[in-house]
Amino acid sequence: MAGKGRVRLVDVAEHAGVSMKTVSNVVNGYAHVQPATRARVQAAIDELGYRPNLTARRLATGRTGMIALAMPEIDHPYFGELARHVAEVAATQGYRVIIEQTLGDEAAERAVLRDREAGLVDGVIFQPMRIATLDIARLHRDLPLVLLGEVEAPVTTDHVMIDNVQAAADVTAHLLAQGCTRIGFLGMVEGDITVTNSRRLLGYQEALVRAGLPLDPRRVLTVGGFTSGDAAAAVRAAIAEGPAFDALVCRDDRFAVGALAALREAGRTVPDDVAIAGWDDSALAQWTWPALTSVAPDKHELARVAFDLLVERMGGAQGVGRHRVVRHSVSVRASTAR
Amino acid sequence: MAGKGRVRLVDVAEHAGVSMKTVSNVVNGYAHVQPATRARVQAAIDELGYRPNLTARRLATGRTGMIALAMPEIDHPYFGELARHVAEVAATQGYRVIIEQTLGDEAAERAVLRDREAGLVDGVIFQPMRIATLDIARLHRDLPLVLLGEVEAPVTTDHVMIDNVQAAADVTAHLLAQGCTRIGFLGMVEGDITVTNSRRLLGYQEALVRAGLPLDPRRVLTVGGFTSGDAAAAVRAAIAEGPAFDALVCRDDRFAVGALAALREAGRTVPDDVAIAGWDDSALAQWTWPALTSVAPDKHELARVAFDLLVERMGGAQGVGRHRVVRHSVSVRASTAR
DNA sequence: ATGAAAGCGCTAACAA
DNA sequence: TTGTTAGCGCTTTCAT
Repeated sequence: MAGKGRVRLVDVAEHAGVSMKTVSNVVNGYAHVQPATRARVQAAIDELGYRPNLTARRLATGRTGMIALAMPEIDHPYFGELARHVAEVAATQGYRVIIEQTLGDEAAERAVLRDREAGLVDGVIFQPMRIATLDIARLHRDLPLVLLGEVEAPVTTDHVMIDNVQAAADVTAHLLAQGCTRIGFLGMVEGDITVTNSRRLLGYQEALVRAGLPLDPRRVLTVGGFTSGDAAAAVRAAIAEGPAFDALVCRDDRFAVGALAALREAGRTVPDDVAIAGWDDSALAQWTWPALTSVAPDKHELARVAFDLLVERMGGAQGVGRHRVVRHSVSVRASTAR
Repeated sequence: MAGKGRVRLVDVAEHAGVSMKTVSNVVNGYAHVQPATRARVQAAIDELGYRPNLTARRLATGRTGMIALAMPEIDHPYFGELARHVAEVAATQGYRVIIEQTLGDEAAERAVLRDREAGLVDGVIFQPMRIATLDIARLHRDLPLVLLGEVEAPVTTDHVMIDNVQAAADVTAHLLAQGCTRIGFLGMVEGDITVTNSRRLLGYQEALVRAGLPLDPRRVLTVGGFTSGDAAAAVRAAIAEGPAFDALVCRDDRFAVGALAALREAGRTVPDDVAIAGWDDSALAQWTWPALTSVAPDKHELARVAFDLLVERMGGAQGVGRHRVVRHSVSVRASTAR
């Protein structure tokens, strides 16, 4: 029962008959240590089972070697995959990732930017949902920060996104190419203050206009929440009372999955009666029935670029905010194949 | 450009004209402080924008207020949901959770138990996949640890699980009640050394025997990996060459989803030709077509019990390992409704 | 109720 | 190449 962290650097030093500095040199792989000394120290380390106390090291160096990844939900397919990529990218440079779940709670989002990260992490990658960008500028002080997702970022803050307008236009154009003419948008979310939705809606509208098609506002469905069930309810309501549509551009794959279920219930066939396109290209997209066409952000690239920007900030870079756009594609599957 | 953590306790003390101790008392909500003093200190804190340095606090107190949750994959639906529950439960007691992804890598799993956690977290909740239980006993030293999942835990280590034998028997019995008689098991995974699979297989077999049905080893499918695609391939192969089956008990929902796709491809109807039951009752289960019957571990309870055990260990409890079994149920949906 | 000072375990100048 | 020592910012006895 040695007790966690019981063996200290000084214990090893005594045991090996050298100074703390020498032990520290060995532990940190400093080159200029006599082989004999190194061996003796290493033996003492092994014998005593020494592990450096990371907290103490942090206090001394001012570095934690950790970054925080803050996002709305850890169990959302997209965010889960993104987290995996960020963790992998960060690991290549020796960083660990703390995942912080905000659950779309504004207080939690503020906390991300304030005291909670004080000295805990060296930087933060943050996908906000509720917090306004001006608040971000005001709150984030000097904590290195990179924003994810399409926010109206203040100029002092880096951020990484895909071109949501273009991507929405791309997927809508794909639907048009399949012969769809009454394309709906699912959907605007009540209470969602991010510009993500409006950007996607804009791209969808641009593609329609470009094709010479009318914009029917009744084909833009409003959804009461962020779950598949909320989306299904919206589609059910639209079927009951709304105008006919022969395709739906969905805000994300979870909405698309809800749409598939609602259409099936109503006896509509996908893609023949209604083509369905999702967004995120999450792992589940290829296993729905029919398999889901989906906008595919390059998640790995998103993670890599965000981390690289953050590393620069953590290294002290002080310039204005950089805005990086990462490429996307449309993964075409059966749900839109006519 | 105040610099992160630039304002220190001593700065606040000076500004307010009191000692560090008094500021510390205010920051930590110590009761015996004169209201006037408290107000003055609080004003200084607000004015200077002071945030306590958590690393320094940790070094002084020896507590980090964080626990690690180590599991194979963060983007697996089950683990994502579990992580969410653990984070929620931990937050109620002021703990934060670091999520550690092992990707089923043995070295990563060893690291979880060793130096990586030195001083980083107060305890670890760990779902191992590759590491043998004896190694766990040898490596974990004095780090408070709770194991998740059905491992042959050494007596010194706490662990929490559901009764996999019983759950497999339950879902198999449900299938029998639906009139299925040629029930298969999908599947044994090559290279999986955990006992999870064998426990589930055992429950499946027990239920068949209890019903007086023969055990046909050819109905136990072997899968080459952990993805839906691997499962789909196994089902395809079984359809091509294996014996007929009218139901499949699947190792998890991802396997079940792969089975649905493979059966559809082959022109088999679910549930009429083949009933499908998954495992984990993840969010996607209700959105597949047909909706998936699935074994439902009580994930919240799993998280709660694991965290409670861990809290006791972090408080210094030294007894032998406790083994806790959490309740499960079977969420019945269309994929088994005949 | 508040202050003074000794650590917590490590790193990093600065010396030797 | 190795040793000495002064911090890192906080908590926490022990005084007052």
